[in-house]
Amino acid sequence: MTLPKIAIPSVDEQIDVLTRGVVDLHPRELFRKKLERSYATQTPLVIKTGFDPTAADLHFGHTVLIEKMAQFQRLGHDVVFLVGDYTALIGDPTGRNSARPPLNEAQIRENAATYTAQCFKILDRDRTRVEWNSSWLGKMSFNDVITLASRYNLGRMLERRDFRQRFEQNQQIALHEFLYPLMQGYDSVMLKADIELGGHDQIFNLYMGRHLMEAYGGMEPQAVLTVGLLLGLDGVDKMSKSKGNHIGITEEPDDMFGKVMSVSDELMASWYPLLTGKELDKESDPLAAKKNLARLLVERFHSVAAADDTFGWWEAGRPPRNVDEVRMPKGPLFSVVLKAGGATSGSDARRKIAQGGVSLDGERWSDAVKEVPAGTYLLQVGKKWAAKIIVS
RNA sequence: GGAGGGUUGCCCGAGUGGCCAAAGGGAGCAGACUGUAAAUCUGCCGGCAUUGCCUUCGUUGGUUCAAAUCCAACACCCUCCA
Repeated sequence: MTLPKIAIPSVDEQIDVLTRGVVDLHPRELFRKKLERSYATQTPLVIKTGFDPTAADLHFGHTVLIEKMAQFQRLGHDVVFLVGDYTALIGDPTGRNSARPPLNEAQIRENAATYTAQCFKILDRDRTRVEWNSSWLGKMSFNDVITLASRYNLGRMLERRDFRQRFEQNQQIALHEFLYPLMQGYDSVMLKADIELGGHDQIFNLYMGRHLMEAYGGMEPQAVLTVGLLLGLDGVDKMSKSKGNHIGITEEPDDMFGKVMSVSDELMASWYPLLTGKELDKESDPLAAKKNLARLLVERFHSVAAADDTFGWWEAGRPPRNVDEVRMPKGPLFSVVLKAGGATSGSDARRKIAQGGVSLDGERWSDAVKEVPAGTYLLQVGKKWAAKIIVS
């Protein structure tokens, strides 16, 4: 595959961008050396990032890494989106205290398809090389596997924290789980990766790539670069779908904007550099910075027009959108609210009325059984919901 | 194969015969406040109903004036032993 050429800018310029939001960068000198060589010869570096095709829906937490890939891409490098379809047959044991259930091939295909599709909201599709590691791992013979396994030893394998803990606690470690890091490392050999990107929790696997590249015929090892983990909406745990503290990149603009705005100033400050690649000016007004961030994210995952629209809606005090028109016969207020769709049941409608959440044409009504006379009204329930009702 | 523990409202979880539509927490909803859908505070949080009624505690059946609570069978989950 030949990529459209982009002029590779100077090393200092690149390092300035590429080291933002980075947790580990090892070895620094090698990283620099690779960039220098690349600049001098105007040859793109091979940037490897592996993805387990397990999660089908991407959220902001995933995008930190993908954004880093995009930065490399914009600087003219050869970004490889490596689908770990073969490694997924084992399941990454990272951070686990038990073996993962393997995925079947159909699931893997499907997940990978939605995954890559969503990635191209950030990455440039034409400049991204998608590779599947089954294309080499699936062809290895038992001999090849023995050779691969001989390049590492048990003692070092057990240096990995999760393996060591499970070993010390007499928990089962299936032998094939040891193959996972080896396979992932071997991917680097096959891709001749210059730099591998990953989440900080992947550090062991990334180093394995370095080790194997040297062990297989003395290649120059890759440099490894990891990005920070994005905290979830709760500000406590890592963002994850299972914790329900995530913002999905396919969420509607209003929701996306609103969720970002709901985050505490402190959390926003930690998100800012990870999501924008820019430092947050300590002096700046946190509200303005947050609006700016929210807007930028809507723009990134939707469009400038959507961002403008949502921003306008927010600034106008979030008036209800899509006000439906509903016709109905006369009746007591609670039944009008129910028929209009402003409550889930009669009891719910009564509750909302009793609590002062219901108004007609801006006037609060508090008697649930009072009959609504014929006419046309704007019915509001709470702050976010409204309907135009025609009572006859 | 053997022994034991569990199944409660959207989720977690208390409740071992009447005072239980069922404690408490979370989520959610309404209101107040606020730069914010954050934080905080107040109220609500099964359904029907203009004072009252009806259905809920894994499933089915039984005991009782009365059961989420006792008994039986069944289903699913978990732990320990082998």
